[in-house]
Formats: sequence, structure tokens, C-alpha cells
Amino acid sequence: MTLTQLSAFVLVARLGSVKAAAAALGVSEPAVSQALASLRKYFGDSLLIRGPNGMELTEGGNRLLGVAAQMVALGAEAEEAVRTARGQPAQLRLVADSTLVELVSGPLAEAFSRRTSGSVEVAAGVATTAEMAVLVSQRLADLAIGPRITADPGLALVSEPIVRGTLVVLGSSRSAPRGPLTGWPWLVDPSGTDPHGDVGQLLRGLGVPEQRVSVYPNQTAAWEAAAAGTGVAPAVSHLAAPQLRRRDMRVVPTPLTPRPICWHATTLRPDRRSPSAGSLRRFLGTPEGMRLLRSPAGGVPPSRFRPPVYVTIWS
Amino acid sequence: MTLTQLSAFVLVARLGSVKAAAAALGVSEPAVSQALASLRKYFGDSLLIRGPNGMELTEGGNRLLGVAAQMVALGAEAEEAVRTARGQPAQLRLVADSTLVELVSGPLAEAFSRRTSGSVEVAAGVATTAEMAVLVSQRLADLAIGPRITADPGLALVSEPIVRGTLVVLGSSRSAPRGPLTGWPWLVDPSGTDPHGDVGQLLRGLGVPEQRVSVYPNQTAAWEAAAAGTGVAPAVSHLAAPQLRRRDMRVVPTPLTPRPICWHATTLRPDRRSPSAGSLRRFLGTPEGMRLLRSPAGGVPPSRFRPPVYVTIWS
DNA sequence: TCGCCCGATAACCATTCACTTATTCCGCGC
DNA sequence: GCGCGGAATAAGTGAATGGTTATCGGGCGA
Repeated sequence: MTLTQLSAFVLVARLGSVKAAAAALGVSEPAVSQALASLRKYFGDSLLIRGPNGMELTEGGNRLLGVAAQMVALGAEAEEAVRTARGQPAQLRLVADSTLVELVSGPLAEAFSRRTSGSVEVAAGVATTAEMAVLVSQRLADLAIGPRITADPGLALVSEPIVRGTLVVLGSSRSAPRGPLTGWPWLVDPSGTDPHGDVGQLLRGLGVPEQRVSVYPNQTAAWEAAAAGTGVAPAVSHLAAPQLRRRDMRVVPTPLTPRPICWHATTLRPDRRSPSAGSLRRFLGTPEGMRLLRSPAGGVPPSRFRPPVYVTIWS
Repeated sequence: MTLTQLSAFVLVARLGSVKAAAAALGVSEPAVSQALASLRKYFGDSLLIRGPNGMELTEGGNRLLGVAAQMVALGAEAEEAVRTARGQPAQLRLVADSTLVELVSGPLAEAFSRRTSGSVEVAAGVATTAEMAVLVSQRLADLAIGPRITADPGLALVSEPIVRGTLVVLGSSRSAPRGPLTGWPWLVDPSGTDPHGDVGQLLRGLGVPEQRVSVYPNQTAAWEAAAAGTGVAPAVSHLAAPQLRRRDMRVVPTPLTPRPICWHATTLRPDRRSPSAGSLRRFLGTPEGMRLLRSPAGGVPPSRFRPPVYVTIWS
């Protein structure tokens, strides 16, 4: 399996013809045919078969196409990325649960970039608690914000507390939920499905059954539904401050909440991390960093905050 | 640039040592060193240089690492993907603007999968209008929903109307915006920044300056802020039906709204598209498909709807 | 200053890759 | 049955890759 073979395959799949692909690549037609043959042998699948309207993808070929197209694109991107790195700002990657990415990562990234006068750019992405350890240790991310991570010491990670908060359960200020809390509708965002996240642990601790949990596409939507009386929604209180201030929602006590929580910043050990990653880590400890971590962006977004889009195409 | 070279590079970057990487790969140390040398020559960058704590990434190397790690991971994924394709459900990829993905793609995907009794899986992703044409024509997506696409006929696309709607501007039901509309705060979701999207065209048509536009991370958040009186938010009326029914917001007339719009489904020409893509296309024309396209999921999410996560790690 | 550790280089070899030209196979319209 | 267009295979070639062992070089601690 080679990148050139893959790009030949991709081109044939898109053009529906070996001959056309050969012409597009500027090589002879057997060259392309042979590249296909290698891939077929390697994968043990026909990938493309002759049909009445040209070459058609098998289901295996269809799956490969998505992956292969990305690999080819990344191959081109690689040269570009390295080449343009001269004198360009360093790039840091931050991961957190979906709530934090939704509500605080934008202003945080922007503020840090400004503080370094543009010499560092920060992108943010969503990850589960379990993924954070491997992402950081694999250097696929520079810093993770979430629960304390106690990982294999071989991973060379450090996980330090940065901000405290209070986990509460919120319900509509107009109607109170009735009956036992295991029967309430629980409204969470995707991070609520992370079994190692604070919300996931809360739900398990309270014995809330899966069927009672509705997963909303984002935290704002879950809170809005809770304010409308659809159910109750867990929240870290300072992130829901605007909603609480507006009296849309009120705190519903449960046996386990209010409950203190603490976010940790997880990075590689200082001797293994990059200087800019260390700099971001220290920034989180400053008053400005802590303030940003506690104030949600959804309420009053700073000027033109463009949310990070880290979609490649698919995985 | 070869996948084996890249994986050697990735391993050295992660382990901080050529020797360790060689041991991990089970090859001699010069083999790894040489792979590095090839990449250095190819990219014209040191990528990794000796530091007091092992091999450290240059900025170019840092950029390459993100890309290379993905390529290596995808390479492993490729075999897996093709191998497990035997008898597995076909996979379709749907793209739409961020609003549609947020509010309707989940139930749509679920319903279609159910209708085909699980033999087809649908994933949804975000794209701008401009990207849709190339994604579909490149077979990186099977179907796009959005404005009509008039592309180069060489792309072999068809773009057909599926659902009509009304584009309106919503404001808080408690306070009316004051002054000229070009001075109002306009609250949009990421799709509002798409210059070829319906909302983008509206904003341009009304002459709203960029500084007056706040981009919220999702449509629900933008509408919530509008309901709170922060500004006005464009919306396709049937997607905001729950908010309108609850009287959180009311329609604010403008010179260009209410305004009819029409979503189109864009696919490859019938003779070039896969059978399952054609099937999804037809499903969108059925009463059930049209109903799903008009009813937002955010309001009452179906049981346990897990929103699609199409993030790989980064792009 | 002397070793020592670790990475880079050199020299070499088998294998695979990426092509080429020539030929064969296969479905299809006539 | 015959040709024809297009894909697959055969055979061959230069270049690269991926690996080896042996050697060189540079920082750093004793």
C-alpha cells in the first residue's frame, strides 16, 4: 500500500475509468491498472469492478475511498504544512470535553494568542476523558482540560488542578420535577455520555438509567430544553451563570449535588513538552486564564469569535 | 515520503529517541535514522533535532507530526475498513450546513437507517456551500443538502429541490430592536458565515456590516441569545418552530424577510452514484423524509440520539 | 581530557515500486 | 462469429526503499 497507489485508486474511483485516470496522471494505462492490482492483492478485495457505467466501487472499495482520499490529501498537506512553518506562529492543540470546547475554548484560545502577540495559535477539539491521556501522550494534543488523569506513568503525563467549580443539577424555574430522580428526564450534551466525565459519574452515582438520559447536540440546547421544562440538566454552575442570573433555571438539589469538582490541566512532563505548551499551561494558572475558564462564551461572545472547526472530512 | 518513513518519524517524535523508536519497531537504529534522513531531505527541514531531553520537534516537525500521525493511523484503519466491509452495512455520508447538521441530520440518519432495516448507515458532516460541490463530486460525500448548486457540468452533479421554507429574522418577544437594522447585533451560527448560504446572502443583501455579526458556536445558542434580547437571529421558520411556539421569540420583519427559500439535494448524476445514495435521495422526497427535514431535533430529541461526531483529530 | 552514549553516515544488498511496451482477456454491439 | 474498446496481465528496467553492519561525530558527565 503506497500513497501513489492510493492516489491512483482514488482517481479511478472518481473518474470511473482507468484510462481517464491514467490520462489525468500522465502515465500509461497499465501503470494505473497495476497500482490497482497491488491494492487489490493487499486488501484482498476487488475494490473496483467493471460495470455498465464504468468502474464501480465495491462496499470495501467505498470504505477505502474515504480513507484513501484523506491520506492522499494529507500527503499533499504535509509538504505544505512543513514548508510554511518557517517563521509562522507555533500551533498548539487543546482538547477538552464538549462543554468546555463549546463554552470556553474560543475566548481562551483567542486570549492566549493575543497574549503571545500572535506567535502561538491554539486550536481546540473535543475528546473523552479516556482519549485525553492518549492524545496528549501521543503528542496529538498539547494540553487537555478535564478531570484528573491518572495514567500509566510510562505515558509521562502530569495532571494538575487549575480551576474549582460546583456541579449542580438545573431545572426549569417554573416547574419542579416530580417523582424519584431516576425517573426524571436528564438532558445532557455529548460530554454527558463520557463515563469518566464529571456528569457521567454523577448520573451513574445517582443511578439514573440510560433510558432517562437524552443527549442533546450541545450544552446550550440541553439547558434551553431544561429551562423549557423538558427535564433537568447537570451543569457546572459558573458556566450556567447567565441562565441562572436570568432566572430561566434554578438549582435542583440531589443527594450528590451540589458537589465540588476540579478541572485539571494534563500535559506531557515539563521536560517532554514544547515551550509553547508550557507557556499555555502557565497561562491557565494566571488570573486571566482562570477567569476565562469560568466565564462561558455562549452568553456574550466576544466580537467575532469564530468557533474552531476541526473537521477533516470524516474519520 | 513513505508511510513507513512517516511512522518512524512519528515514533521518534513521541518517544523522543531514535534508539527507542528502533527498538519499538524491532529494527536497527540506523534504519530509523535513515528514514528520518529521507524525510528531512524530502521536506527540507530538520524536523527533529537533538536536545538535552532527547529529540525535539522543530516547528515544521510539529506540523508534520499532526499530519503524519493521522496518515499512519489512517493507513492502519484502511485495512480494517476494507476487511470488515464484508456483509456490513453500506455507509453514506451526508453534508449540510451547520444548522441542518445540528437540528435535523441525526433523526434523518436514524430514520433512513431504520427504513433500510440497518443495511445502510448515514453519517453527517458540516460543509460550506462552496465545499459541497467538490465533496460530492470527489465522492467524499454522497449527498449534500443546501442551496441549489450550479457547478461546472464536468462535475456530473445534479441538484434538485426537496423542501421549501421561509427565512425570517427573529428577535426577543420582550424587546424590539432599535435603530437601523445595520446597527442591530446579528447573531448567527457558523453557517451564517458561509457567503453562499441563505443567511450569508441575507446579511449581505441587507448590508449588515461584519462587525455587527456575532458567530455563536451553534444555532441553539444563537437563538437563545436572541430570545434573551442580545440581538436578532436569522432562522428558517420551521426549524425555530419550538421557540416561536413558546413565544420566546417573534418574527422581526426586514426589507428582505420573510423570504422563501428552497433546500436542494445535490448528488452525483444517477448513473454515477451508488445505489444506496440514490435510495437516500429518494427517501428525502418521501413524506417522512420531508417531515424530518422540517422538524428540529433540538426541541424533542428522540430517545437517545447520539449526535454525529465527525472529528478525526484535526485537519 | 577522556570515555560514553546516541545519533548520523557510509557502504552494501535484496526487495519493491513505478514505469514502460507488448499482449491477452472480456463484455458488447453488429 | 467478428471486431472493438477498455481493463488486466506479462516481462523488463531504473530508481527508491528498507534493511543490514561498520564507522564517524558531538555533547556531556566523571
